[in-house]
Amino acid sequence: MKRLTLKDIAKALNLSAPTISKALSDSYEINKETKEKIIAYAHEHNYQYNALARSLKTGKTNIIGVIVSTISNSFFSQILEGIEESSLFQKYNIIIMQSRESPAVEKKCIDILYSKGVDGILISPVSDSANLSYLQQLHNGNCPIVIFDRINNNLQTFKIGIDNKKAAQKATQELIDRNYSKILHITGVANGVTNERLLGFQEALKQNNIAFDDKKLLRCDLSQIQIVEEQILNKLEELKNDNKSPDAIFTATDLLTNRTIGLLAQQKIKIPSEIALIGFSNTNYAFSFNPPLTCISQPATRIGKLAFEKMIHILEFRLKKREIVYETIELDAAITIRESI
Amino acid sequence: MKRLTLKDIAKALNLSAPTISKALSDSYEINKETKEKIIAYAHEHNYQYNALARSLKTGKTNIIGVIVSTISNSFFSQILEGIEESSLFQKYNIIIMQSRESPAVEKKCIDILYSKGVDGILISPVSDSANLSYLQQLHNGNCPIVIFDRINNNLQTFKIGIDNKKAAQKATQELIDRNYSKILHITGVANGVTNERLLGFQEALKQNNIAFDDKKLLRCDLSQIQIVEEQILNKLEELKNDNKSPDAIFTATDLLTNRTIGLLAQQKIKIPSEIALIGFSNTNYAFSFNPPLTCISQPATRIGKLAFEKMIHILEFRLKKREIVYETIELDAAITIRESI
DNA sequence: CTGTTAGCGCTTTCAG
DNA sequence: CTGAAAGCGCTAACAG
Repeated sequence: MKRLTLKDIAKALNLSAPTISKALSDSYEINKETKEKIIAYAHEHNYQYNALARSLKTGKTNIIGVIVSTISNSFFSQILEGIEESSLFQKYNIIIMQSRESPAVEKKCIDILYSKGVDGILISPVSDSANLSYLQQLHNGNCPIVIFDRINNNLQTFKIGIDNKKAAQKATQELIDRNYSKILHITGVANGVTNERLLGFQEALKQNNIAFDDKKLLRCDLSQIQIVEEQILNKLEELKNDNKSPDAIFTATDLLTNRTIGLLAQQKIKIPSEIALIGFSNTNYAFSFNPPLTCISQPATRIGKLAFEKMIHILEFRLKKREIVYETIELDAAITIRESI
Repeated sequence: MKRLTLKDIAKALNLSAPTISKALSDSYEINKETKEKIIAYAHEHNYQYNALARSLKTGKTNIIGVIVSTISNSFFSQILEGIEESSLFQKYNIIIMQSRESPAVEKKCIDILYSKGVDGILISPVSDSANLSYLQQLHNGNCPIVIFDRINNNLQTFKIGIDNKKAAQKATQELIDRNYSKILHITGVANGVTNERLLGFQEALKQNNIAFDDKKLLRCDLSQIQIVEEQILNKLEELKNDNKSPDAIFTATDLLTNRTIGLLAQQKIKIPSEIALIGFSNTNYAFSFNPPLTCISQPATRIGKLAFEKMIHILEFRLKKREIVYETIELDAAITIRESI
């Protein structure tokens, strides 16, 4: 069972390859009957065009590359779901790659995607990425880039994410409104997104005349999941010994939120009576937590869809040589109030 | 910034395209100095080979297509993670597609992947897939197939999944050992995987001389998530009215398990004192549930890795024209005992 | 309406 | 050791 080509069909029907090609793309140039005959034959023999050859000729692959740090992170997998859905709709396909928070791996991903001839790349860049200027270069060339999630950089293109500072401020204010004031903020080591969230946290404190105490800030090394819990427990211990135990915790990422809730349960610390908890979380299961978790969730699927749409926008406008006005879109994250605060 | 080609490099260095090609693939045919000069030039100008052209010529894309029903399902996203990791290691890339439980969409995915010239396809087929014979045909031709997760079919190739019957039997036995006997089994509408689990459930009952009561079986339509909860609540209500309330629930899928635990909490039904719960679950957060969830989890990442390795095995053996002995690998699922039973 | 020609960028002979 | 020629399968341009 060798692969069927246009030439094969042409030979079988005593026609030429271009005629087959035109017929299958429903060109007006081809006689109706011939067309029908060709389509029938192609269908019957389950002809699948060779996308490689077509792309080589047309210079267009209809593939968009997507780079995230980790596929199995629920936030990203929801974004991917959104991208995939939009891409299907637009007759595009996506190649997904993982940068694993490493600039070197990220560079490799970009190169591979470029060599595959993707029409564009959607990327949530590694925090202190050395690749930003490279991305800008590609974007200015023939491979447009759209940034999502980690939009805190000065790339000149579309950027889709959420207003992290605002979201964090809202979460903190929610705690303060409920009379919590001794708030521990647990976050990751510096990167654009968590930095914004920290700023929002601090801003809310300031607005309410609560002094920021940097003992009440824990930065976990998220790349080492196995010791995150240790770090959290140590911090709680330390604060207790200093007589500075928090009455609430605000966690800045999915993983930290979900780990913390498990940890507090394990330590028999009652939520919210002993310590309240609010945090960023994009699992579908926050309502199944112990107790049901009050959390800030990002419109992940929508971020993915929007990012994809903006890519299509760029591709279309470049084709028509129309001017493109880039914008940074910061969506609002929603707070879902449940029982943990 | 046009894309750099071999011809461009050849012109710049006063050589021919084939020479550049050979030098970059480190051919012994090329003089050491020439080679170094070429590599230096390519590197400096950030040459990326055109994978399209190469693949068209060599008939190999080094891309493996992967089809799952839903990317954002944590079980699948973990499998994808495993596949992606292995593929990176083997210099392969993957194109991920979603079949969304629809045979028609699945067919489309297969066709697209085939037209992209993927070297093989890894697939968790839609349950009552009409595409199985098509897959077999591709496999027998030039596009090998490896099945994962839903291995309950008679395709002649490698199949990687878990022993679902055994896992379900183990879970049920665990309940029975703890003196639960009025067990409600919540599962999806018939498909290979959940059918196996149902058989395991029934087998365990039989082994312990507990009669199977089909009132204690609920089949939910998983495609309509919004009404799953309703169905579960109705069933509980119905059993209660019949004076047949269960003392334990065994849920057959991730989604059902996680929804059920949230639901019971919401109904203030205490776990495990009023109703115990055990179920299949592959979230990373089962320990954060209310209460920490006793569950059966599948070695998802490993399934992904194994599936990929078997694909590589097929590709290598076909190349060397060596005989391939197919096997079906059924891994064991692990029970993690926590506090919900 | 249909066919001929050419070329996308690469690699694989094979010749020199 | 290097280069010339050919061809992967497709489509765009043009000829008839």
